[in-house]
Amino acid sequence: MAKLADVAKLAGVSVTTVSRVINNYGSLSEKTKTKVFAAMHTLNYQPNSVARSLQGKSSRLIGLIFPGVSNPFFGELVQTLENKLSALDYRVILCNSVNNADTERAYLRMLQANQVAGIITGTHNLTIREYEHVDAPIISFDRHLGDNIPIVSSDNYAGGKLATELLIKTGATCIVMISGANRPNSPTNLRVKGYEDSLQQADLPTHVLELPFSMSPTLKRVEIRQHLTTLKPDAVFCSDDLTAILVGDVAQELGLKIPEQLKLVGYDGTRLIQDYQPQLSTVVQPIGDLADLMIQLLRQRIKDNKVQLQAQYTLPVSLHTGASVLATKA
Amino acid sequence: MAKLADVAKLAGVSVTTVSRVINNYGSLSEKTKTKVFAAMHTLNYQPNSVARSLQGKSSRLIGLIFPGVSNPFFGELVQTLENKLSALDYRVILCNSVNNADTERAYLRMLQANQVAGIITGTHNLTIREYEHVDAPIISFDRHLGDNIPIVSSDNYAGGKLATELLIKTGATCIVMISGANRPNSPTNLRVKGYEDSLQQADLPTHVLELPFSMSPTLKRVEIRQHLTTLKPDAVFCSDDLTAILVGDVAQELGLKIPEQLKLVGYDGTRLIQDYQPQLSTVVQPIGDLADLMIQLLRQRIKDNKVQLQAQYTLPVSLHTGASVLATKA
DNA sequence: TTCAAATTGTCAAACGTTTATCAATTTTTG
DNA sequence: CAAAAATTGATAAACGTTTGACAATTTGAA
Repeated sequence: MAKLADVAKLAGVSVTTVSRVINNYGSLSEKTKTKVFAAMHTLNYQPNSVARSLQGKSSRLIGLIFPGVSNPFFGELVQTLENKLSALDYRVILCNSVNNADTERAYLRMLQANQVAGIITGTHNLTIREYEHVDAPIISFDRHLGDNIPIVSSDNYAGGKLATELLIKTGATCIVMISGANRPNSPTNLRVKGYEDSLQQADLPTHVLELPFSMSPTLKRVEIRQHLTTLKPDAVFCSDDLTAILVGDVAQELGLKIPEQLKLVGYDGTRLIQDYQPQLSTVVQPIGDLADLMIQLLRQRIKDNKVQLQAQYTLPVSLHTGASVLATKA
Repeated sequence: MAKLADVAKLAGVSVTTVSRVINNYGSLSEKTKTKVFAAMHTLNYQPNSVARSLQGKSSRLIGLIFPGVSNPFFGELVQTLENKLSALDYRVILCNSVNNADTERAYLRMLQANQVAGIITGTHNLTIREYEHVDAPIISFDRHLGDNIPIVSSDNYAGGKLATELLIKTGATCIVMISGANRPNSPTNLRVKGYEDSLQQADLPTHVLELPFSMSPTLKRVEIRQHLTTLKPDAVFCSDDLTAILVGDVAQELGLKIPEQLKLVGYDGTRLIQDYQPQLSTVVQPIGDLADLMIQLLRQRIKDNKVQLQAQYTLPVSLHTGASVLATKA
């Protein structure tokens, strides 16, 4: 790899001049600029960002800590973030916390050692107060990490109400909600709250089934089957689309017609689900807007770490209505 | 962030000694070691990897270039790679090439500027000969990039045969294959070859429908519907699972019973598909083994860039058989 | 032509770490 | 107790870049 000195030699100028061209400061004639650019081009020169970053310039590295990209929702969110960040000339260090606190701690240390310019995190571990001592700016997705760390999320409460009210409106009276495990900081708690409030308003009973995020799909099927057969609900609202797919499957195995005998609403509304399970009604999180906002806030903090930001930013959700709720023309 | 000198001062030793402890060379008494470790601990010291990497140590950064993690297959592959790499104390820079040659070029430059220790790439662009001039070791997934760049893939030809023979064995006689666009270097070409050879051996006609990777699912549905209605095949083999889901959907819309009237086999066999579409028969790529092998080869090259490796490594695929091919006990 | 402004160069320090060299000190061993 | 061995320290150079200070040169304008 060519270095600054090589470019200077080829262009017949000093390293200072080349640096002035690259960093665009001091006074420079057009002639030298073109000479230098030409030399950079023929040598295929690329400033060594390690050296720059050691010297004090921004590394332009952003750490992304999420449970894992194999989950469609996080996969789409991470991909969207990466696309937008890379368009802004940032690079992404990917960290799959797999919802393990130790892993997450190790990632935080590592990111600091690598001098990242900022961090966006969306893991759902609790009690990680280590975030308070990180000097890089942090933006959190959907989870409280500390008083000075802004939370960006979509409107989980409204999402819960939206889904539940849709089910009520279409005639359901026994509506089960399947949520992840009820953990202190989990964003799904608000979805449950929305569900409960809607049902209470309509004078209908609530039935919440908690299936931990980490539970295997096979076990989830067993649990779902049991609840469908014993409780015989006429609607199920799941706090994620994948679980909703399982419910749909089990219902079919039980010979329950959807939506006639069982209405179904999921949550997240990824592109994948909308494209490949369009019949599934679901609450759609605005992934693009969420990514834009997180990046915008992070850049503000990168520019000025002391800038005052809101504690919480909430973006609206929307509803995708498919045949899992309303019978279509056969 | 504490630096080496701070640790030295706190431990009451010289920076040389601290560095000797960290890098484990020279002779050291247990006593000083413990003193230094204690100081590192109380200061929460973490060596600045930017400085280390500038000095000449490995950055321990690995660049991952893939079309995008929102596709379940690549999502799972990337997540698996990241998990295994991070267990080996490597960090991952994520690059979503979105199958765009310019983007990919830019990523390559960027990765070099960041002094990555190695690169694993799995994009399907053609003619990127720039890979030849990269000094970091490269391992390619499923695609030819240059004479000295090993290709790791699963056995696409065997996969094509496996799927086709399964369909023949279960009585299909008019088997359509839906593949991605036929591009020079695409791994799916071998799957098509396996399909064609199997059918030729069985004296059955071949029907290949090419639907570009980038085509929207909605358009794909239209194409699929047209082919199902005009050709009236009794089986479809798709070169990826997502397309197979579309075929299943369209078949249901057309009132075709699966597998009685239409048998269906997909390709990739991600965890996601096996968990959430278990009825879909599919050719399973060994994602874990692929990741292990790629990492193992990359580490060999990192240790010794001149080490001779095979041009091609092929891992066996397996078959997941679900109800989309064989009717189960109702 | 002359002086000011603009341009370019030289030199050096800094970022945090590694590592070599050589010297100084401490510990061990016979 | 002396000599050998082990341990530790002081110093400096190096990685590639940025940037400030200041000097030297060129250019342009009056």
